Amino acid sequence: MLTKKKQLLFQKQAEIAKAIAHPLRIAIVDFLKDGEQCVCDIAEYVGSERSNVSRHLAVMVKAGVLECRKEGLKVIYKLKTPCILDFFSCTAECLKQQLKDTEKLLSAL
Amino acid sequence: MLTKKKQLLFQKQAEIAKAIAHPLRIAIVDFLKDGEQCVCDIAEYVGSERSNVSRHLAVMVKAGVLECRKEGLKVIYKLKTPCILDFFSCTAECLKQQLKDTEKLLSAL
DNA sequence: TCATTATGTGAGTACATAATCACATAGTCA
DNA sequence: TGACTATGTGATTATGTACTCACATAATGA
Repeated sequence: MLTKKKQLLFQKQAEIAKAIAHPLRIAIVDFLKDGEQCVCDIAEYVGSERSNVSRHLAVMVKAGVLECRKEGLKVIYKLKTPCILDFFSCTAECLKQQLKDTEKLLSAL
Repeated sequence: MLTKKKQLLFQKQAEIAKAIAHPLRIAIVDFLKDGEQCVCDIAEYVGSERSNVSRHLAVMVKAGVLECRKEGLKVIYKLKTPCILDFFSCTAECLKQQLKDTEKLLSAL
């Protein structure tokens, strides 16, 4: 049976997972892997309204995935825990596996 | 600007992230890290209704995180892409980092 | 001070998700 | 066959999330 301690840990982990579980937020993380960026450049890159992007960024900051600092008028965001990028290689493996499964199915025709 | 190809990739990646972005589903993945299990044992471990657990399992199978096979009356689930466990060490790092930040704040009092 | 620019936020709407209950399905064994 | 067990699914309800628009805030520089 699940301990209270573990339940709390899983809760926290789920929050971090939720923070990146959105196409736009994945795009943002991918954009930031090469260095920090301001909101306006992020918004232009992902092709969405600034207010919307701002909200997504706030979610990721709250979860501890990103951090930000002010620089004049701009607010600059960057990855706080770059290990989050490792997740991408895992998803790549998942997708490759799915492709293999589909190939197997097709070859059985 | 985001290419169509990348948008599709990010969509797929977000689906995988979503599939584990829930405390109960994290608990299930954690439970399965030591080996395959049937629905009834999973349900008992996480302490939720079987029908609910069944639905969560279906979501993770659809995303390619888990796979299952029938064995008599039981359906046995296991991790399909164990690299998903790497995500856990990253969340641990995120949480440690958050702890450090809080300590810093407190020491400034 | 005023206009401008970058960012964040409140409110409303639309949509997605989770949990529950009752029921359906499928396999097992007497 | 009929009772039993494990699992999955339809319908419903409650809750959470994403997006948009209008507006608020904050920093800059003429």
